[in-house]
Amino acid sequence: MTQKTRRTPAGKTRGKRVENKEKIRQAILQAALDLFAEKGFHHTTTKAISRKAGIAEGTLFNYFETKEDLALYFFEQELDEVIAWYERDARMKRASLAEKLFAIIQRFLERLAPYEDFIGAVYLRALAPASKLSPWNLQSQERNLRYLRFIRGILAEAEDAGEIPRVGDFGAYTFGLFHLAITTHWLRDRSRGKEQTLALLDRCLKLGGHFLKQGGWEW
Amino acid sequence: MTQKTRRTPAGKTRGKRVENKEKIRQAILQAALDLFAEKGFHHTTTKAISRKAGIAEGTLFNYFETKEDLALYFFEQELDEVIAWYERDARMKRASLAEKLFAIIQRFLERLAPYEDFIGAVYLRALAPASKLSPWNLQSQERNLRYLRFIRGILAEAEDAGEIPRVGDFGAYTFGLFHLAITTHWLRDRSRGKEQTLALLDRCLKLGGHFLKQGGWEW
DNA sequence: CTCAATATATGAGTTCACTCATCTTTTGAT
DNA sequence: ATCAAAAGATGAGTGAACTCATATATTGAG
Repeated sequence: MTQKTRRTPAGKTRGKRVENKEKIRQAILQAALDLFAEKGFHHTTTKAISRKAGIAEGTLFNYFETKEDLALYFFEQELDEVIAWYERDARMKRASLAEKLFAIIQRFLERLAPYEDFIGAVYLRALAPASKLSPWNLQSQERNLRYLRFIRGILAEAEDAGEIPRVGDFGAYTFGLFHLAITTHWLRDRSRGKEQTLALLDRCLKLGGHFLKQGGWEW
Repeated sequence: MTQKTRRTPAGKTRGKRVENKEKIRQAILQAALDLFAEKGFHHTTTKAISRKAGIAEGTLFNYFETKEDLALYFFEQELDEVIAWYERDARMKRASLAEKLFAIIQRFLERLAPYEDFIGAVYLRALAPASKLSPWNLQSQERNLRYLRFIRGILAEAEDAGEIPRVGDFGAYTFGLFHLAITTHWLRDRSRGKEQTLALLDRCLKLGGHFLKQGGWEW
């Protein structure tokens, strides 16, 4: 008799467990982000996150290994958002490479703005997860790879269009480091509207484009 | 009657206080660094540091606001060391700009190597201290300025010698970001002897030199 | 030298991230 | 429908960074 939990709508074999798990995961993430944005990373306790998410404090750690992990999943989401936004925007397809890259970094910075406080606490580590000891090494690798593939794709288009010489994976990686550097600058930037960072970004990308057009890559 | 504590050897007005304070500060720093190198940053407790330094745990926090602060003073020392090493080394005076810069970054990496574990925890933050909330903002500014002046000086020599065009403060700052990026790469580098990082460093500097010689800076 | 003012040291206490033994729910086989 | 086993939730407990009220040491004035 197959009249049991087996017959979930979508045909999934497992019922309540899987469904509930995802629901809780999202609830935690949402609660955490709300609180981070409201009170900042350091002033948000895991107890408060759990309470807001409607679970016990211990449960939180069944879903995320550390409080910082929560922040990393946040970046996971941001990356998805930026990629989706890029794919969606038709104008992007026609823009020059420098314009595309400028827009991507700018979009990241815009999205991060409300969380500036806690980004200092984790963002750089997220992009540069270090030692073997680090508990979130693997997750982070995965996101980094996704990011690099995304950039790689954009560069490849420009390569194919003859806009720039072949820069390959090295090009994507270098851009990643550049992105990191810009974010660093952005964090310290006290100018109105972070205009200084945007100016630097613009300047660097033009410089880079100028350089690549000279065929300076292989020397 | 001036037969009091007034007559310290060097003619300092304040006696025991100042002297003792510096002694304790150094003891703490030394104890902390020994333990960090031995057990890593995370596995070193402030209690252990205090014990090794021969003071109460509370006292430690009279000298350094946080455990991370300790790490920042560590970088303070490293910066001094690298600057002193550079000044001392006569060969450096005659080297090309690219060689000088390569040597400087390499020296930094060499010095940091024993502390790799805890660098992931604080180094990036140290170079990129962010929000107004950050307690060590000021200290860090100070160190950063010292670093930038050091680099600025080296670039100025090359400018004066006509080796490169005028790159000014912007050049020094850009190099700082580059240094950060390289350190990031270094932290993740799993190759033997971190040779990958050294190759990247070499490649980037040659690239940069090649670029500057083309007069590409102003476009 | 004495003493009040000031600077510093102390460690018990607090807070918070994270753990773990125990209890509860879900599952799928019968 | 029952039930044993697996998955998951729970919150009291633990350890470590950091605080703070109190005790101690140093100083300089009289």
